[in-house]
Amino acid sequence: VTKRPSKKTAVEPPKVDADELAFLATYDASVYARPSVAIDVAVITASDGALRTLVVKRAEHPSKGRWALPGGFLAMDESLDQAASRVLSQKARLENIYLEQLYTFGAVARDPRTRVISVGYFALVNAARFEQAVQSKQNDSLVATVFVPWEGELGGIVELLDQQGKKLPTAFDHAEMLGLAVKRMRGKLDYAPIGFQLLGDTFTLLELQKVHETVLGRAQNKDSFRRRMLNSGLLEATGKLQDDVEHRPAELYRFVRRSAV
Amino acid sequence: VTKRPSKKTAVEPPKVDADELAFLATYDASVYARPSVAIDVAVITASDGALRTLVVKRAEHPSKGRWALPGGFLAMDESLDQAASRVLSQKARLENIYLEQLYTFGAVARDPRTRVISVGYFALVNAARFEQAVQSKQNDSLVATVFVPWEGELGGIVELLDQQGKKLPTAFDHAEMLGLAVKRMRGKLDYAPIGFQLLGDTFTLLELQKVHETVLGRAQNKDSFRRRMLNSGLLEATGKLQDDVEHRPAELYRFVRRSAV
DNA sequence: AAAATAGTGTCTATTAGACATTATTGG
DNA sequence: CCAATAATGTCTAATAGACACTATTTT
Repeated sequence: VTKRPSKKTAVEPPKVDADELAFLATYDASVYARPSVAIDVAVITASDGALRTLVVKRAEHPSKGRWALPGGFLAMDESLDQAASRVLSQKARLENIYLEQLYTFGAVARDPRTRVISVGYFALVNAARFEQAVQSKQNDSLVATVFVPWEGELGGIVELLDQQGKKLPTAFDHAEMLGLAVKRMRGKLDYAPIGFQLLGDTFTLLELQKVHETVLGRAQNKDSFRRRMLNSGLLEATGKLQDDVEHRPAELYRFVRRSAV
Repeated sequence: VTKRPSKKTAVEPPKVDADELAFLATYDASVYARPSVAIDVAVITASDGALRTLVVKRAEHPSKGRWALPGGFLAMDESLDQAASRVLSQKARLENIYLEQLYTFGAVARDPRTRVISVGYFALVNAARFEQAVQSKQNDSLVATVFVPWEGELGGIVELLDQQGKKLPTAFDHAEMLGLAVKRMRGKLDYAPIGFQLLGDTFTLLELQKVHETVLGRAQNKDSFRRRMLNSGLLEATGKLQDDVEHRPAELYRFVRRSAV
């Protein structure tokens, strides 16, 4: 490998000064004009073989009438994580559920009113708690089905469907945000304990498999799925069995935090 | 994390109104008090078996005298990605290199002057271009070796060392930011074509292996590494050989974008 | 008994790691 | 020839997928 850096170029311009000036110019500008910082949270659950999320109908422009993720503006006395928790609590009536920062969206014209940077989060909750929280939802919000039109971790936008399977128009870049959340979930599912976040305290191996299949968007081999999960060290048998099924009841398992990787 | 807005009484208040009020309060606050949005870029290269990065000595408080990642404030007319490119260009004299958004840091007191949200990026560049860019660096900046005190994808902060191996004090949360960059790189290395970003246009399989070992922090099996890389479809043999080595020259390969996953 | 799912055992294909062997260059 | 690394071939261990079979519950 030949690497011969041509050390002595002819004339070096005074780079330090140029840099300083550029920096100061930018710094001053930022002092007088700061963007708004918003937080948007994709609350995701899995039920009946589909991912679902809570969306709110926008009452005002921009994106008036379109469906947006629950969100809000960052207050000066709260961290980003705290703001996401607050949004989750205020807009979705959910507390203490899995919450992870996703990506920060900052296209110049993503909100035509003013410059808005949005820090996207996603939250995972099991179907029962999601249903319960959504019971008291306002009539401007809706549970939408997340349709993922791409396979694997290809990525891209998703579509939101109402209960009749009709496509819902999405606000801002929130279809992209949700797509990124799905992509992230698919990527982490095999090595991080996030599938459990979509289930209750105890669950059967088949229920866990269904959740994985819903997130991944494809069927899983039953035998090797069982083996992988049981060998992962993340599951603990409770010794209890299902009691409300009309066939042989399966054993219930519990998620246990593993000590180390 | 429990933040009940305790608006009115213990009896369930009208939820819509409470929500609206809370939202409007937050919105109004944000109109009058907005955080500054900064961009910090970890420029990373691999050479001599170690990861290296460019850091700048802070001339002013806060973190005066400590070493910070190149950064700047977001301007109103540029996207986050554009701002990161600009910082890369202005502070590191690098253009058109791999750049990826990492994470957004928003602890309330991370900058004692004022509320600052920082969107962290990392950039990857091969050793030759890094060296060349760093030739013209200002005397308040430095190439530091990144020491990763944890294994695998455990994560955590890293340490920055000068050429004598002495630990450098780091500014703000930048040691955490760099740690996250390393963790991200380790996680993506096996399935995303990012190792190539640390190499020149052509490279031998051994050079590629060294880069992977440097990023991962552990040795790779030579045989299976070759097989994996050659089967990945990401490499194309150039037919050319090394010409400045004192042993059998290895074939040079080139990175090719794969059509689909 | 029939239906339905739970759970186990085994075979095979694939892949990674280990190791040996041959090939090719410069000194 | 020797030293050094490139490149290939083969054996083994681990793992995922496929399939068959047995087990247990309700109707």
